[in-house]
Amino acid sequence: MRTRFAPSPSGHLHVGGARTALFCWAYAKAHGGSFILRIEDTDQKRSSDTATRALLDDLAWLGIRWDEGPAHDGCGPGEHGPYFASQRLDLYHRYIDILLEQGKAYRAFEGPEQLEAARAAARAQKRVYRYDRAALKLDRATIQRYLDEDRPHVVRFKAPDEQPVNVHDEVYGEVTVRPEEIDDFVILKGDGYPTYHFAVVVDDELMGVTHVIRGQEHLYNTAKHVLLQDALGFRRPVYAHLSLIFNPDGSKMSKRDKDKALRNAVRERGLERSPAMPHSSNEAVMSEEHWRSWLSNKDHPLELESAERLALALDIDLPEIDVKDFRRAGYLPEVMVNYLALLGWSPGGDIEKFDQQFLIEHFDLDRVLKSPARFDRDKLLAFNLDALQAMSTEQFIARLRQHGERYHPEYGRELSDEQFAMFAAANHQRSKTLDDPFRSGRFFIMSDDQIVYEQSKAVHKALETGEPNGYAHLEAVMPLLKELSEWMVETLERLLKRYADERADGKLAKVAQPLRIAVTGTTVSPAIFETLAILGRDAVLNRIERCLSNRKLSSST
RNA sequence: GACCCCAUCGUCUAGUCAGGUCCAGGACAUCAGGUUUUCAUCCUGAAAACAGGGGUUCGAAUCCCCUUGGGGUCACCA
Repeated sequence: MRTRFAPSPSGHLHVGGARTALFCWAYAKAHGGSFILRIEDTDQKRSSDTATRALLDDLAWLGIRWDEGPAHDGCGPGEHGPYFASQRLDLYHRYIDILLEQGKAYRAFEGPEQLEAARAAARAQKRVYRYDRAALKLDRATIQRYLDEDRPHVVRFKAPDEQPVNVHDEVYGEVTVRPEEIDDFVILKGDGYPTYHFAVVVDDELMGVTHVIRGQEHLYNTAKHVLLQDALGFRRPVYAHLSLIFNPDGSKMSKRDKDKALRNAVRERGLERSPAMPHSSNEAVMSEEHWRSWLSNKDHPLELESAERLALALDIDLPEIDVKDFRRAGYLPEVMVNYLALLGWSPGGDIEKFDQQFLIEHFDLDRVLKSPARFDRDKLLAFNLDALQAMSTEQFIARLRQHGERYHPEYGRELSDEQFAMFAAANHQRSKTLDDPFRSGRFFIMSDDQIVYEQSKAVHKALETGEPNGYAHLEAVMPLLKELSEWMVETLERLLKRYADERADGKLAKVAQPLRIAVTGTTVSPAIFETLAILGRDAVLNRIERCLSNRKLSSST
């Protein structure tokens, strides 16, 4: 039993691809088989090494480990390599030649523009476009002459035009494709690379793939693959197609969504040229040339890096669709796996929280749903919160440290190990993601004079109302804090609670809020005792003093 | 447009294949209370669906047909 995941390395792994990979992996593991990763880089224009590495990293992060495939992080390689389509060109050509010799395929010399024109004409006449087989009518001498002239050409498969193709799909059941719906599709491109259809059929055969599990967008292509298998005398693997994953608005979730969001923003604002980088000189996000070529061609999305810079400059949030986005946003890989598995599959009953082990014990194709599922960010977030809370504090500290090292290294520089551990622990029960503490805790790593006091109702209320008001409380606790013998959570708690009992009718909030504002600038932070303990006595006293002098400043103006 | 696929609370789904135990269960979101030093948590409770119409049957969320709605595919992309 062998399954494979065959992505094209055109960017980061997106959630749809991740789910496909997960199901392929789970199915193989559930049935004691092997899971193969094969990089289908047959599109030279869209593939890149960086993208491949990113893809491998994403998969590894999710804990989806392949038995065979590119060597990476302890996974792969295997006996059936190479696992990059681009390194298997001679293999494809061998089979192309066989088809050519047997008259099951033929060379065609039309250029892309010519074909596009023919398609447009068909569309205008509301006809269904099919390749007209003009090249098939070329006589031998002409073909030879074209070949001698080195004319660019493709190889097309001669699709039978009598028999319908029947395919059994494990999820969708019997699928019949009528012969007139399959024209003589291209199997070898002008650049000498095979198309996906051809590569996949050859590779699946040579790698002994027995079960093909992939996205529903391939359901119809299966007929082409079956035809190719028959022509080549190959086995026919078991097929299972997975329903699509939708955005919350019901549209198909696609890796193009980020590009779409950017194009929309640019159009809405009527931007003629590239905006400047934020907080920098007048340096533009993109060169004028780059900008124009991007806008002029919808089929060429911006590379991730430029896309992210542009999003920053436009101050818009790019939709999270790549595994990488969720990683950076602080979701746990095991939560992603759990949630992804629930999209289009369910173990039945009321079970919905489970780990990879459970998945490989229970996953099967007969519980895969046909209907598409929307990706529900809220539910994912809730799962993430639950998983975070279920961890021991030690685990949480370790995970947070890992995340911080990768995405917020400044915390590691500014906080001692001990401080970081306290910072993590203080945030444990109130964080929904591993990123939350870093985003809300900037004041922990700011120098005292960088604290900016927020101008808001809540701040005003805590500081300036009541009798005595917040400032007065600050002035009163300051000497107590100064004299506190040991600066730690327990002693701070005892001190402040006693203070509240004696001076604020037992209402801790009367002191806690002014203190919180004084040390953070805002009304939100982890529990006040922890916050003060992490900051340390010097910083706390400095900040209180600064807050008090700030009052004098604002009252005199 | 042609061909095909899908259809249970707002969302993910259980139940559908082997019709009765389902005036439909769980989770997320929502709403109302409560706990709390802020935020977030946490606790309790509520509201919320078988798309519509026809059959078949003693009986249908479950089987059949039609309508409606949603989606996919029609590349020298995968």
